[in-house]
Amino acid sequence: MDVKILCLGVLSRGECSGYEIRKQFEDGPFSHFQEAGFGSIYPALKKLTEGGLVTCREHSQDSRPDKKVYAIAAKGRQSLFDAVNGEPGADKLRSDFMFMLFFGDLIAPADIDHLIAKRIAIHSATLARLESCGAVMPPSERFVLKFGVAMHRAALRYLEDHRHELIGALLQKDVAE
Amino acid sequence: MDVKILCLGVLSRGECSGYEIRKQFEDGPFSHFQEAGFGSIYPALKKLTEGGLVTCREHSQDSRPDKKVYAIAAKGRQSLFDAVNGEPGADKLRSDFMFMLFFGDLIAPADIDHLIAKRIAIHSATLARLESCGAVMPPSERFVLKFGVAMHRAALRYLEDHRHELIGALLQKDVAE
DNA sequence: AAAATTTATATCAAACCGATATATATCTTG
DNA sequence: CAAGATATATATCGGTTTGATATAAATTTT
Repeated sequence: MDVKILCLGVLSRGECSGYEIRKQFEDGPFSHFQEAGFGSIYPALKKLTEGGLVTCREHSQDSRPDKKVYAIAAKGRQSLFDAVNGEPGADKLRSDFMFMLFFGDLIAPADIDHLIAKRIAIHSATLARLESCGAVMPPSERFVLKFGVAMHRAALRYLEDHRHELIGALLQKDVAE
Repeated sequence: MDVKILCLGVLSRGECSGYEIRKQFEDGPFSHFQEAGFGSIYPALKKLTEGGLVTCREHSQDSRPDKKVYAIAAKGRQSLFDAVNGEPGADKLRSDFMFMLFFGDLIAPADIDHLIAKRIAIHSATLARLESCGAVMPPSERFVLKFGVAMHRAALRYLEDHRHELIGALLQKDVAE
């Protein structure tokens, strides 16, 4: 599931520019389970255009770089279909937060507490954003959205429930030394 | 938090070879929140050795490639300390599974059901593995481990609770058309 | 009026991923 | 017991991705 397929997915829901595609990975409906930046989106769109999977119209705007609007083509629809009907690769998670906490013995307890507080704020904000999507949507999309909500809620609950337990244990250890 | 830092983290807990480092990302205590393969570990160890952050002893084994055992050096310990006391980057998640489900309209309901069933099996297996770590460990490590357990349990529960709801909605839609 | 943010595309070095190559030991199964 | 599969062990390489940087103007905020 490379960035080319991700772009086809976005474009299957309506034509847009590279900039707008990136926004959908930052804020939009894909933001909680996929990532993609300019550095991978623009090359992907170039290759998709060359391969005839998408078409590109240039809206020449006066006094601004031309806006290139991409639309999915039949060949692109087929590629997307094949991809979503294939075998999914394993989820890939890389969490700096968990890595840092794992080595919590190297961090001052007050800093750990601060780290967790910030992480709680991040999950709360994401949760608020996901829950504010009141729009009517197909069952599949709603399922994925609510999956995201459930995961962020679980993270939030765990952090809130175990935060003081961890800090307490770390402080006690410091006293013992 | 690049692969060099990840390797330092593993080596801070005891010296080992590149192969053994990779195993720790596959099965071991890092597997549920970080990834790294040979293609990034070996170059990282090379750079770490060149920079004096780790040292390397070659155990020449007869009739097998020499086993290179790496150990963290003082300079490496300092780098790890700096990294875990810095600002954490945002979690990076890429989920083929959720991407495919998002486009569930392109998949036969029976296949979606199968997809979810397999995903439930994966979460169950991961959960069993994480929960079987009965060893005594520092509070920080236990916190991270239990965080992983909580997340996989939440995923499992969501999938089990909403699976039939989704399939039902998709089948009803097919009938309507 | 100045500063910051948003719209918009593009490139580039460095890092990373996945596949492949090589070689032997050990474990499993017919 | 022999064949096949899996585990041990390192390494490379092409292609992809990341993160930073460059450019430029309109719009919004201070």
